[in-house]
Amino acid sequence: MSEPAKQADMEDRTRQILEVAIELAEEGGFETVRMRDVAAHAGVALGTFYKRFRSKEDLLVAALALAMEEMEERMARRPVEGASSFDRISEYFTTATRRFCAKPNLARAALRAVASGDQALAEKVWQFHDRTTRLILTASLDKDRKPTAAEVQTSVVLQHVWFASLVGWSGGLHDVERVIENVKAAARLILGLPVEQTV
Amino acid sequence: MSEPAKQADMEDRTRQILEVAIELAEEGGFETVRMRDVAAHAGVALGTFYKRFRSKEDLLVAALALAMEEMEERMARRPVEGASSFDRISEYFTTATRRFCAKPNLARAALRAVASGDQALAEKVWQFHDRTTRLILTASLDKDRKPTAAEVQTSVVLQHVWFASLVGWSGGLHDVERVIENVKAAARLILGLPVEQTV
DNA sequence: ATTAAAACTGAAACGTGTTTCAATATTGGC
DNA sequence: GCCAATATTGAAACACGTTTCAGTTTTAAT
Repeated sequence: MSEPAKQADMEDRTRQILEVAIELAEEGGFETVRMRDVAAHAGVALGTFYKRFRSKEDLLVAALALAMEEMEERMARRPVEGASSFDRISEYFTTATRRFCAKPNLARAALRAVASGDQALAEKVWQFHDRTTRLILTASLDKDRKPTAAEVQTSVVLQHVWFASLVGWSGGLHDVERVIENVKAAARLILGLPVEQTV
Repeated sequence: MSEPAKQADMEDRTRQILEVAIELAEEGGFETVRMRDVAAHAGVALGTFYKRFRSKEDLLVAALALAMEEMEERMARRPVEGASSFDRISEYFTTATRRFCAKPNLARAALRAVASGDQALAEKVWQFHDRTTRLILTASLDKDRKPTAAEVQTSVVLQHVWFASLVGWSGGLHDVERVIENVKAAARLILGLPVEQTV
């Protein structure tokens, strides 16, 4: 006889699976998140697992969505507070990057999932993109006013630079600080600030 | 070690493998490039195949390097010839994007390989990054002069936007024309040109 | 021509993502 | 409380990337 688990609410179960996946991903990255292990640790059969998540990538994108929520909460609690737009953008990306990369194995696994190009994930990846754009916009505008087209485009560009740099970091092309520097350099160029030399 | 760097100095067998891989990738993308099939069609045993390429990602990054060479040759033959820096950048990215995405399955497969985050590919991915930066710089400068730090940084930003947008295209987030528009919008922002509305 | 080293082959094996399915619970309506 | 619909389980199976290896062929120096 197994555990009672009467309150096996679907949400609870899904969250439990997700937590196990995150734990395994933090431990050893993408390959360490073995579906059999995730299911076993979460106490469900493989078939049940695959009813919640369509694939390994789907699972890791869900983990990313969770991290996104934490970032949104943090930003709501402690908004960035630089004097200039550049300062706020800088602070936002510094925080976001350091936090994201603080769990490197999980971060790499999630990046691999979003970058997989799996069309079945399009909707979720787009949501991630959209929410990130909103966070960047909120950080860069001092008041809660409607952003101009240029400001929206700037946010999108910075997000693209951020993403591409993170992929580079993930692949061992450079370190975390360089990710931050790349985004800051992009912001300086767009905002017309003096260029800093980079190595 | 004789890594397959260029088609010219690539041993027949390695080139044959690569051609088969490209053919299969064009046909059905990443999943259709089955290692057993590649080896069989190329007329080699699996073990021999794995002596040339460390992994499926390695194989597809080699395919990308080949595409890069073709682009370099084309740019040497027919350099972009717009009047302004923006025009030349526009033309370069329009050409590069259309050509790259003309074989969508191959393109997606190659993107997935570069974005996999496989540390064993760092050197080759970095070379790809470097050569792309050079192509963009060559296109954006009218004369063959030494680029300023701002120009180099601009090239890198545009490349990042291009890459991230291509990943988005690969994942079904938007179409090819949007990739081009994203890069052009970034270029306008950096060069201080009037912003165009985007959908 | 001989022969040692290197490369190649064919086939099997392993790990892991994903699917399938019959048997067994669980649930919600009556 | 009963029953049909639905969900879950456990286990096996399948596909494919990757590794391994004993036997065979090719290569190159003498």
